[in-house]
This record gives sequence, structure tokens and C-alpha cells, in this order.
Amino acid sequence: MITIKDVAKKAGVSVGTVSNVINNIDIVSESTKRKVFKAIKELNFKPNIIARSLSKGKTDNIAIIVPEINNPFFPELIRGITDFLETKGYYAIIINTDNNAEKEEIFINGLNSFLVSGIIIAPADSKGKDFRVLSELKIPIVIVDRESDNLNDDTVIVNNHKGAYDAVNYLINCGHKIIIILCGSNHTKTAQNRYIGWRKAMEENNLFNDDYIYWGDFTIDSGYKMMDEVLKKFKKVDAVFASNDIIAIGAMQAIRENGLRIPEDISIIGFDDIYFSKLLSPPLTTIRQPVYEIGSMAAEILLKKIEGKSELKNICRYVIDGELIIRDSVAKKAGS
Amino acid sequence: MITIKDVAKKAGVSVGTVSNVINNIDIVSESTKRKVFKAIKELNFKPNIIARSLSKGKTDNIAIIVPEINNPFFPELIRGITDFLETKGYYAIIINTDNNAEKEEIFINGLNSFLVSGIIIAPADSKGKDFRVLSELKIPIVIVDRESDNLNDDTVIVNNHKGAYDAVNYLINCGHKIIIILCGSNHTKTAQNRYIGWRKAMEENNLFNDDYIYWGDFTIDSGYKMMDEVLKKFKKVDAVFASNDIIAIGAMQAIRENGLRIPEDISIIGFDDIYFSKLLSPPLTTIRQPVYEIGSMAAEILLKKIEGKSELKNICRYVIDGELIIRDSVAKKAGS
DNA sequence: TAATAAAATTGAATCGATTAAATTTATTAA
DNA sequence: TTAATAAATTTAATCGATTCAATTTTATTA
Repeated sequence: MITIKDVAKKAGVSVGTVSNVINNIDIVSESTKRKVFKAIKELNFKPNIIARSLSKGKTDNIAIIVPEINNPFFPELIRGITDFLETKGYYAIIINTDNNAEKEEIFINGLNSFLVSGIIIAPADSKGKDFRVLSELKIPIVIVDRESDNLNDDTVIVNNHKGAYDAVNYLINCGHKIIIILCGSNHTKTAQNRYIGWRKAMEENNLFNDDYIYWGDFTIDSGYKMMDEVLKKFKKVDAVFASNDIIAIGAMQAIRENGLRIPEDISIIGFDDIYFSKLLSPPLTTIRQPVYEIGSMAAEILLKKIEGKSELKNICRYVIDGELIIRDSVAKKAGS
Repeated sequence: MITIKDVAKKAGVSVGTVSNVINNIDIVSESTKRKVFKAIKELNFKPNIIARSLSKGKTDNIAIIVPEINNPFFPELIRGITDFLETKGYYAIIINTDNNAEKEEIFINGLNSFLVSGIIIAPADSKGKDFRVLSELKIPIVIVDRESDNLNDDTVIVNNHKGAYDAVNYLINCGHKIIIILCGSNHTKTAQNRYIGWRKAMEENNLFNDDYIYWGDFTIDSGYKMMDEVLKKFKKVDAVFASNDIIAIGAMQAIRENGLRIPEDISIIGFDDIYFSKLLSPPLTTIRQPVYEIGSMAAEILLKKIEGKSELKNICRYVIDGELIIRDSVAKKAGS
């Protein structure tokens, strides 16, 4: 192993000087710099990141905690985050909690600032979870995609309320009246806010009905089951607002298996615009989240906090608007 | 920050003893152990992983290098790897190269054993790439999913040859004769071996024809384009063997857009069995890779190598059989 | 009870870089 | 030429845990 000592010896200078050179501390004369660079190259020296971390008291790792790596939404979020991080010399440690609050807790408890100097977290689905450990860590944190009552920190999130409101209004404008909502987990603010958006649009158009509300969670399975119940209960349903695309996919399966056609018999709209939504048959109309951008934004904010460059001292919520993507899963009724 | 010194002082013992306690070195008397544990608990001490890594000369990080995190195959592979790693106290640093050999190279060059003590890599698509840096690192490496001529190390991989052979034989048994192959990138062994499997089955049945071969890469787009060309060139095609599910998805789109039905007009079979394949319409018949298991197997092998427990000194290839999953995208012709 | 062996504990060196005070060398002004 | 100042360089302490030789304590045996 080539160390800074070897370089110093070869270049005929002290370790302090080598350190100054590799850290771009501009106090070293040009001629010494040249000697040092030459030695570094000849020895193929690479500084030991661990040793550096120890003496600097910080690491170049940040943790990304996601609830479900199988929902393509999250790999794309990760891509947005890591693409940004890597340009700045940071590495991402990725933890997939599989929506298991316990697993999340174990990881967070084991976590300390020695391992990572920042965290980007999309909390697992869990009501009233205690995130005190996280705040006690005194590590910069950015929350993405899912808010939590018990975690109060900088947040980058899509405008769930408005997105849902827009989606439902689109359904209404297409002439639909009986509009079911298949919610995600009631333990997530995400699902709650999408519900509120649905409710607002329904109430404004005098279409609101308690019976239209189904709570489940953000899985294909849950979407399938909820839709199955809907079809058992209702003789006639105009349209379905699925709280995310994954739920929509499950619901579409249930609809098809019940011998109904999309959108001729039932229209459906989703939320997220994951990559596969455009490939479904019919391609899914949905609210697109700029998820890659949300990821890189979260990373940028986190690095600013880590490097102490954050302009604002108070906590910020960055709320990004989604966009209605019209495809073929919603029918336009005559006269609409 | 609470250090081992603080614990030693509080417990009234030396740092060496505290170190022995937290490292389970069974030389400490029960009574001292109790004192130390008490102090650890009271101070909420957590060992500094960085300092430990420095003095032990190894880290608890391993790198996972994947070519495309957007193909759901890889998140599932990552899940298999990390679930295993986490039980052993290792963390995964995930690098997505987006099939960009240059990006992969930059990362690998920046890599050193201080950062990670092992690597699991599914190389980016690149012909004749030079992996010498990797072997010079002297870090344990396990290759998954994609082999490379220039990387020779323990490998966990599905039996691509047999899988393709089985898939094509299934098509043949269903009565298909004109069977196109949509290959992935010619720069990957994966695509090459699947091609060889196709070819063997075709030749054995006297169905082989050079014109049936299309080379592209492992993307939806490529699948779409190749299929489009096929449909322009051939009046009649019985079936398509797509080199992976992603290609199949693109091809299915092209087929549909050309006004043809699956499987009535054209049958199609994929490879991988990614999560979404069963959700397509029609659900895709494909060769299932036990990807989660491949991931945990790779992780297990890697940890054995890292911890020096590897029984065998020579390089091993673990070849796992895929499984034909019959769904609805292949038609059975009369008399077959 | 002394001698010896075994067990438990200590403490200083170490890992490889950073950092800041101390020292040396170069530059400028008088 | 010398003193004062600025620039460049060195040196040693430091980060927090591990490790092992040295020492102390405890247990065993004669």
C-alpha cells in the first residue's frame, strides 16, 4: 500500500506538503508541486479515504433510505440522486426497507455520522413512528417523496394535493361522475394528500360520496384487491383514481379479470408516471412526477447542508408540480 | 462524540479492555464485561466505524456496479445482494453506470480498497474493455449476470444457453417455424450465449436461417426498432424470441402498432421474467431467472472471499438454470 | 504458603491522512 | 547589509479504534 509517506519520501518533501498538494491548499510553490505530482504519478498513489475521513471527521458517504426498491419510481429517484452525488465525489449507500418500519429502525439505530454524513429518506409506511434517533444524530437530512408527522426537515416533494385535484378534475371534465379513489396507505401523508385533492374536486362538483373511498397500500396487490371489492359492490363505476401507478396496475388487472374493458367500461387514472405506465394496455393516463429531478434536487440540498452552504437556516419544503399525462385509459363521454 | 476512551474511563478499565468487549474477544471476565456494557449503554456509545476500518485495514462497504438501474431486473438483483449483506453488517455502495463504459471506468479507477472491500459487478456493455485496473486492485470480485472476456473471476450467472434453447424449443413445440431472434448487444456474452441457444434449437430442427437474426441492445427502444424492421421485411413471422423481457416489451409495442395481435398473429417469448412481464397484455411467456437468489448467492460468495473463508482457491462459475414460465404470449398452433 | 501457571488487564504503538504551530527560506524595505 | 516581513515547509499532535507485548491479578499445585 502506497501512503502519503512514500510519496513524501520519493518527492523529497514532508507529508504535510504532500497533503497540501493533494488538497489543493494553495501555499505550495510551483516547483514543489511538480515534484509531488510526479511522485504521486510514479507511485500511483491514491489517498486512503478512510484515513482522510477519520482525520477530517466526515465521510463522503450519504445514505439513501427507500421503502421499496421494486417500485420503479424509486430506482429512478435513486438515479437522480446518485448522478448528482457522483459528480461531487460522494457515494450513496442504499437501504431498501421493503416498507418494513422495523428494518428501517434497525438501520437508523445502527447509523451514525461516522458512516454517512447525510441522509436522504423516503420513510417506510408507518404511523406515528418515532424518528427521534434520526434528529439526535445531528446529520443533515432531506426527506423525499413521503412526509412524516414525526420527521421535520427539508423536504422535496411533488404537489400531491394539486396533482390529485387535477387528475380528478380531468376525469370530471371527461364526463365521469362516479369516481372511486383507491388510496395508498393511510399511514402516509402522500396518500392522505392525494385523498384530499380527490375530495376537494369531488366536493366542488357535488360528486362526493363516502362510499367511493377505499384505503389500502401502495402495492399492486392492494390495487387488485381494492378494485375487486369495488366491482363487487358497485353496479356501475365511471372511473377510478388510483393513488399511484402501482395501484392502478393492480386495479387494471382486476377490471380485466372481471370482463370489463378500459376505458370503454371503466376509466382509470394513476399517479407517478413510472416507466411502465406508458407500456400498459391501454397506456395509462397519469400525473407525472419529475422524479429524476426531485432526486437531484434533494441531493443538491443535502450537499449544501453538509458543506454548510445552505443559505437558509430554517426548514424548507420544496413542492413541485406534477403534470397530467393524457394517454388512453380515460374515456371521453359524449357531450363532455 | 463519545469514544472508547470515555467508555473506558466511565467503566474504570482500559481502552484495550473495552475494545475486547465490543469485539467479542472472549478474554474479559464477566464482571468487567458487565461494567463495560453498563458504561456503553449509559453513554450510548457507538464505535466509530471509520476508525475501526482504519485500524483493521478493511471496510464494511462493498460496491455493486450495475449497468442499468432502470431495468427492474437490477433492483431485484440489488435486493438479493443487500438483504444478504445487511445481515452480515456490510453496506452496499451502488453505482449505476447506465451502460456507459466510460462512467464505469472512471468509477473503477477512483476505486480503492479503502473504500470497499469487495465488488459485485454486472459489467456495462462494452467490447474488449480493459479491466486490468480491477484485477490490480486485489479486491475480491464477483461477477453477476454478465460475463466479460476481460474479467476472469468468480461468476454467478443463469444458464443463458440452456434458457434460450428451452425457450426456442417451446416455440417450436407449439408449432412455430419462422422464429426471429431479437438479440441484445453483441458486446455482451449474455446476448451471445442466448443467441447460441436459439441457433442450436433452430439447427436441430432444420429451421435455422441467417435472416432471422437481429442484433440490437437490451433496451425497450431497441426491441421496438428491431421488431419494426422485422415486420417491414417479413410477410409472415410465426414467433419472436426476445433476448430479454425489456426487448420483448419494445417488440410487443411495435407488433401492436402494426395492427397485429399477440399471440394470434405473432407469438413472443422473453427472458428474465421481470416483475412487469406478468402484467403485460398478454402476460409474457418467458424464461425466469431466479434473480433474487442469484444476488444473495453472489453476496455470499463475495463475503466468503473477503473473510478468507473461500474453500476453493480457483475461480468458480456458478451456472443456474432458468425456468420456462408459460403465460399467454405464445399461441399453440393446431396439431402441435 | 510459596511457586507456578493461567487468566485478565493495561497501555503504548499503530493505521494513514490532516492540521496548525513552529521553523526555515525567500523577499522586501530601510 | 541587516532587519522585518512574507512565503514555504516541516514536524508533531490528532482523529478513534485495534492489537499485542508487558504487566498485574487470580487460580492451581506442591
